[in-house]
Amino acid sequence: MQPSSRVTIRDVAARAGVSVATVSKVINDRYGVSADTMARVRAVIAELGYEASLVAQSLRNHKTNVIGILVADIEPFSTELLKGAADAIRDTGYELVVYSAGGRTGDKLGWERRYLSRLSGTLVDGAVLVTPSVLDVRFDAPVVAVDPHTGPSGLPTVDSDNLRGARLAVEHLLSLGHRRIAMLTGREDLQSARLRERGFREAMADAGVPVDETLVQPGDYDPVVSAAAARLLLSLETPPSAVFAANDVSAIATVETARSLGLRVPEDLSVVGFDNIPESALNSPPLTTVDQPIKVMGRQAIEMLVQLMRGEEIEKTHLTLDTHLVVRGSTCAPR
Amino acid sequence: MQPSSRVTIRDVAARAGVSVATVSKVINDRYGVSADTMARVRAVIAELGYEASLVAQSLRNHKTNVIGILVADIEPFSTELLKGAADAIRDTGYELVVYSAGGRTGDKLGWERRYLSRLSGTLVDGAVLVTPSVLDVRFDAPVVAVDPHTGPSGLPTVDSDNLRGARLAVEHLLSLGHRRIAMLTGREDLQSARLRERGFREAMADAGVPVDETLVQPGDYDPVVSAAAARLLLSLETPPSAVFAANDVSAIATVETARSLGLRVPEDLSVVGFDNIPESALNSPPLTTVDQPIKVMGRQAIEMLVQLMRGEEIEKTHLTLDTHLVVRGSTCAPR
DNA sequence: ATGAAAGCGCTAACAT
DNA sequence: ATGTTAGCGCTTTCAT
Repeated sequence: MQPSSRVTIRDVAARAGVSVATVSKVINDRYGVSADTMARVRAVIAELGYEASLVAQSLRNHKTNVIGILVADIEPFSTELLKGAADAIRDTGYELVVYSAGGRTGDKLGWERRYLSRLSGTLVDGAVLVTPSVLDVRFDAPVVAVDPHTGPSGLPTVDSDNLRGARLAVEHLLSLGHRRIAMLTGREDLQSARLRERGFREAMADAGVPVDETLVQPGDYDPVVSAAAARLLLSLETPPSAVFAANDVSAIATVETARSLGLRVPEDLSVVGFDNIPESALNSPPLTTVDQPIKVMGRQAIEMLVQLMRGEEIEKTHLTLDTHLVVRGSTCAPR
Repeated sequence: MQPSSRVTIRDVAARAGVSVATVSKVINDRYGVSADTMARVRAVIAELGYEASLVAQSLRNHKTNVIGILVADIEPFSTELLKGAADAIRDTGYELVVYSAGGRTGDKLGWERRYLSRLSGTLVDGAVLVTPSVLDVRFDAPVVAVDPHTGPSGLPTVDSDNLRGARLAVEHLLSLGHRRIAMLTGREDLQSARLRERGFREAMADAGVPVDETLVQPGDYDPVVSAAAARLLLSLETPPSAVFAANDVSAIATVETARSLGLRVPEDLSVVGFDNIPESALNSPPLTTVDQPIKVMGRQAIEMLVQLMRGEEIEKTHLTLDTHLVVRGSTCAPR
């Protein structure tokens, strides 16, 4: 056998002196193969190290026994989610494949539509979409969204209480005495980002503190964009005394930027994040942030999806998990 | 169009009143299509939301532009590695898919051979194998191994200095005054596990401290196996005063077990781990551990793989990165 | 410029 | 019990 070329079912058939159909039957434990032939074919399979091509099988079968998770990028939030999803998938018998859009900004919008279409009907029997950027997905297999796009999508969804979380964060800042509070917003197309901004505005309004619009800057859930916005904010004539960042990645970027500008955190600038990714606790100073139970979200999304894939009815098609404030070292009263 | 069925190239062809061949040419920017037809076909593609099936394409093309990362399971080590790999992949133009064997113990051995065979020649153009359990992989595309199987495999490899790291860990324990030091070993089939155990033995020998073999127990890099082993160790008549766990997951399980037995860490039991996953620093007490640059390993593995895929020669086929001790709160002098 | 047809690796009717 | 054949969705000669 050529080491450089794939072993196909035909190689096995030829070597065993049978037809490909027979080999296929052996592989799939179908009836109609003599014990003798079966043994011979199995021996050849072992000898050649043959494995059926997943691609060919799924093209033919429209059924693969694998669940796909589509993430915009591999970063702390999505990897935490993956851990939870992996836990849930372990006992289901499904296999797991993760597709990453690779964070490429070019096709930031609609990446999951492209992916889904490309995999649809083949390769995965169902999918979890993490922070999808479109609402209408045509897909013939079950799909569950995590932290979905803004606007009403028919998709079953798992998210967390973003509005309340954001309020908690801002109220914390207000209660410390901050008044000049900036916000780094998130990915505009995501519901979570909208709600976090709304929570910010509501908390400010409730406290009777007007929002200075120059202090609301785009962070895009992205470290680079956030660092730029933070730099802008901190170079203002009257800079903010506190920043609420729409996620931890943005918050960490903000802390770094403040540092590079010679500011101390939290003495000169308080920073609150959102997500409670592991990196937030490891930051120095440890980040005050809003916890959302990311792993649980991953687990729930898979459980929902599996129910759907099994054709079961699901009671709740929209699960919203609780958020809560975790006070650590990146916030204190303004000087 | 039926919402429940995939849009294929034939649907597009029919709707546009052309042949599938023409549609294919449009998709792939081939010559021989009039501007007029091209426009019409494109319009239909947009209207129908058509995307070529990845599966059909790769079956046909034997070329997919995607890199596969095969991991035994989605857990802290592999997700850190993924973060590094994702960084490296971003500017290469390749897409990334991660396959997880799902930690199923049934096919623990040889899972990557199966996966690789199933994907081989199709679906991925190259792959990174993380902690593979077999050495001989027949694959017609480039493959790079991270933290490989024991024994000489021809595969290009990325790992870290496990021997030195283990020695550092044990020397730390010895220098604190510990003599009755236990070890929880790792996944027997992995080189890293062997080297970590060897480092343990060498450090003990150098210090003239004999190894009590009842104190060397299997941890398998697994929390459940490790917890059981720790329980056994700590129920001994003369239990160890310190444990060197072959990885952080084992170390954390050990700390939990000690706790549940009413022991304090580090006062009653010192514990050292290996890997320096984020979870180790978040543990209480924060874990003293050996750092290996996991993200860098992921990045390097991808860089190596991409060179291979481009047909470039690579200078070093075996990269070993440095390890070093990180002293935190889970170790102190014995009472 | 366009289309008919073969074939990638596999499975499921349908012969024999 | 075994083999022949069609076809999954796509690309690519090769005709026309």
